Amino acid sequence: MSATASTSIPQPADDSLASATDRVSDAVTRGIRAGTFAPGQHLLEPDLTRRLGISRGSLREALKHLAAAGIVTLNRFRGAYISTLDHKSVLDLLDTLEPLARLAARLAAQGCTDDAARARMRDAAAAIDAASRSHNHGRYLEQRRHFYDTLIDIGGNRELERVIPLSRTDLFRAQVETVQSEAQRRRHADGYAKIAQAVIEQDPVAAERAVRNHFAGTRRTMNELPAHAFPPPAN
Amino acid sequence: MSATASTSIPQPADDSLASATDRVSDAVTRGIRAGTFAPGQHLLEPDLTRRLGISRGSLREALKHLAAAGIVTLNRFRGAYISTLDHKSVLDLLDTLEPLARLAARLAAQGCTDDAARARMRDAAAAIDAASRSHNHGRYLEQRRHFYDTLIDIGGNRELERVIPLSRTDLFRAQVETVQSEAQRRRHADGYAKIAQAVIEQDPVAAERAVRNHFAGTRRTMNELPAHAFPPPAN
DNA sequence: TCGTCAATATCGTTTGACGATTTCGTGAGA
DNA sequence: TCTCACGAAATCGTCAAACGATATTGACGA
Repeated sequence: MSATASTSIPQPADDSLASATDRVSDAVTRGIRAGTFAPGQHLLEPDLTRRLGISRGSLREALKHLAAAGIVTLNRFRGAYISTLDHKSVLDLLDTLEPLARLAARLAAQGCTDDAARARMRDAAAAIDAASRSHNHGRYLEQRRHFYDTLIDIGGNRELERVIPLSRTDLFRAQVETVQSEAQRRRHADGYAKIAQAVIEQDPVAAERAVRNHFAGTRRTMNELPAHAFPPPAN
Repeated sequence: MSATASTSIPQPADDSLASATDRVSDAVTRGIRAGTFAPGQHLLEPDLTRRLGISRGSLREALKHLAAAGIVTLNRFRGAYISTLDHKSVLDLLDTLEPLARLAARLAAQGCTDDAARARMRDAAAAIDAASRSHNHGRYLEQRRHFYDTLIDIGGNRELERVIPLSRTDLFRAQVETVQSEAQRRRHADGYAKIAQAVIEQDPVAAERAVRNHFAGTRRTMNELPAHAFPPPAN
């Protein structure tokens, strides 16, 4: 599995506005959601520098950043790989993400006091539902990320934004998205709708309960998945 | 406030075992706990490269890593600064850290099933108590970090280890450590003792309750602190 | 067939350089 | 004397080239 196998790297809308390293990080995380970067894929420095049009130093800064976030794994003298999550790592990740998502939902429900916030929440929920029905994996993962971003932004806790491992969850989603059943996909999308509803109704308790139910569903899906969705060794 | 003002940078025990960038990250985080790097301090690239004996490229990689963790703040064309936390950031940080600490304590209590784990927990609690009584800020913060590391390690959730913002909390601790009263210091140290006791007794519910009480005490301390402990602008 | 060894590929790090931007001191003018 | 414009210095963001260290690969011989 080599980086030369993938075809095109999605380009962000704002070209060259951010720094070079930010552009790389953005390209990789978007590529993971879009499927152009698959978990386990080997990232070759000379290849990426050519395709992204940046120097090796900037690329290495970006890889260091991504490694800190758990998106890529750096093996000394063996290169960078898109991280893969085994079964236990996913369960650990869900255990870690759930309380943070509950906090995000509770804060959003408490802070959803104006029409603008309610409209944003409603739009995010509608977009994730539409993306789910479109059967476009990349679009769904992009809207899922947007949903969480909206939730966190309305809640107003900037530390949460820094800590919550959304990019790492994108990795997990990218791994399981292709092997999920349609019923599992619907259940997952509905979970976000219920969270949004509770937030819009400014009911923190219901919002937390919706998150708990959502994660229970995700864990159920995990147990229903075939074993080959998770690599035994790695990392 | 310039980096040239501080005197010596603490050296890790394992010299040059890790990569150059890891050595920098380690030196900065230890320096924050030890007090040689103060929040708000300006980090000058030429100065640090000389004192740490590494190249500018490696230093920049490390700064990027630290910026991702929220330890330093990078201002384009204006340099790197040790991050400062204003009052709201600290409250946000506590809200984010608390559910993760509760998870860590609960998992540790569930996983503290052998004598070795109990001994480690007991040692960590004893060390943090001894450090508290020694009135050595740096030693206390180092043992506090060790306590959390032990808790997380016994729990066995590696995602938690990646996500929990301990280094950023070190920043907060370094800011308030000098303005705390003795009673507040004792209350804080006792909190860890209670958590350790619940973990050793393998009582997950009590462990979570101990964490909740511990954070309640920290928030109380926050409200009792003078306003000048937190910079109004910054970041 | 299997183990050893050299060639290749790739990474980790350093050094030097150039342009861009901020900061700060200096001097002219009111 | 004070204010403001201007230029030099400082610093950062990025790139390019190079060297040593290590892992991987494939050929070669037992």
